[in-house]
Amino acid sequence: MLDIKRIRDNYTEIKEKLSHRNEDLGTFDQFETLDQQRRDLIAKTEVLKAERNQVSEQIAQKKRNKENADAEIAHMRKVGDDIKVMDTDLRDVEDKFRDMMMRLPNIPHESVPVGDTEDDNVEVAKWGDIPAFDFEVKAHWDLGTDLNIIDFERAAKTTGSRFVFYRGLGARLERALMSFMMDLHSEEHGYEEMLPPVIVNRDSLTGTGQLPKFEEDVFKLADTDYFLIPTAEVPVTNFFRDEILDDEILPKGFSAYSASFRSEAGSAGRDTRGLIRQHQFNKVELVRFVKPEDSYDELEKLTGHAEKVLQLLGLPYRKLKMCTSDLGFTAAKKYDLEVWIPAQGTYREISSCSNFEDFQTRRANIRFRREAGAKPEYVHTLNGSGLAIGRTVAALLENYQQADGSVVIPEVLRPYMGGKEVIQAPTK
RNA sequence: GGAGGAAUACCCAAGUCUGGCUGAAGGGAAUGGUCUUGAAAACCAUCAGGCGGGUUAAACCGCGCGGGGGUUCGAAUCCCUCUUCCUCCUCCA
Repeated sequence: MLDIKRIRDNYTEIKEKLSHRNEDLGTFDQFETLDQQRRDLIAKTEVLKAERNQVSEQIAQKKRNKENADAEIAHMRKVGDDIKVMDTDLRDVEDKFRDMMMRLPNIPHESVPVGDTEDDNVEVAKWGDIPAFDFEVKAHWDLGTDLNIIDFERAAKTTGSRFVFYRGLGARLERALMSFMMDLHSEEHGYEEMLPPVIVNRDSLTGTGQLPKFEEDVFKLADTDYFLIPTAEVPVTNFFRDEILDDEILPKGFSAYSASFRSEAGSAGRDTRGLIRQHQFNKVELVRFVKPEDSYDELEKLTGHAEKVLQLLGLPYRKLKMCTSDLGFTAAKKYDLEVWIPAQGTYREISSCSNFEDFQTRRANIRFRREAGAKPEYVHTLNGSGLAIGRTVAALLENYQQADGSVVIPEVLRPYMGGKEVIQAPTK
């Protein structure tokens, strides 16, 4: 959520900034009207409430003295009714106002390039050499199927499309990647390891910004107010919801491994084959809680942590600074890391690293105090994938494939793979 | 799933039956001070924080006794509902 006072003071400027985003601004035009109505009603009801408090005190006094207070009581009955009516009006206005505010996207940071399409994203770095193959490369779904380590067909049978079984060394590879990434982040990058619930409530999804606007993107459990998490960002960021943190714990980083679930509404027909777009996938997510003045340095740091995973795995990638229209709803600034996918001859997103500034913490009410007695301030939050594991498997299989259809295991993963160096096609 | 019990400020805890100087007793912790060579102990003092309205800033006002509704002139106190925790039974990885 945005700072109401800031909008009040800079309405035109903020409206202009938001207009560069690829987002519907809803009823933002009504901001000034609703804001004014709201404040008027608050002022009016509070005058009456002050009177009620005062006169109730007098009534109490009279009652204690066994005096008659019928006149006051009659008068207060009227005041009470008026308050009730105004409170109802106020509630309506506040609901409207709040809903409007909750549907407004974050304001892009000044360093974010203005743009209308993904072509306006700026490549800021490129790492690794694109592998040259002297044979025809296979797509990861063919590699995985032929190696008997990935099974889409049976997953379609047991569940449906966009689900997958990993088996044998495929399952082992997924687990190895998870351990490798988690170890790297906790041992080298200073994150505290976390294993969160994969089901959250409505407040949590509202806190991180998925709700109220994007309810169709998440899976909801029937007859409950529970949702499957689309990313571990949701439970981990909400870990500190409604808390005032001690400034000594900042910056604080959590790395969380979890399954993520996405309905992929609106993506029908896209990436229908393979591991790129699944309803369920595993991901290591990095979440950081930092002081406002540090958050842009922290974004570089966080992105570096994700990049480190790709580098150690020897996967070629590029780093994009996302333009205003490609920021997503919640980010003020975002980098995407895209990994090379040989069979597609292109880079595909494997990590997204964002600075939300105080956008999420205003919603989730997460603050900190600089010192005892100081006014609480909103913390800044950041997060990034470090990395999406399914897409990492896809990239590994394709980039490390050999002419005979086998796949070499990157050295850093071998300790996690029982020393194995190659995934071979089954002999039988 | 069944039957009970509980939720009060940083912590513990009175008040709830019998609604009204309780904007919340009393402890503890914390902070400041006296004393002491220093510390401890003792003693004194301070100790809702927060949110919202308002203001140049204040003053001032409103809301807060788990959350949300309701009854009432008035609710920590009565009613409804939700959440969480505890005990017992049942079930279970």
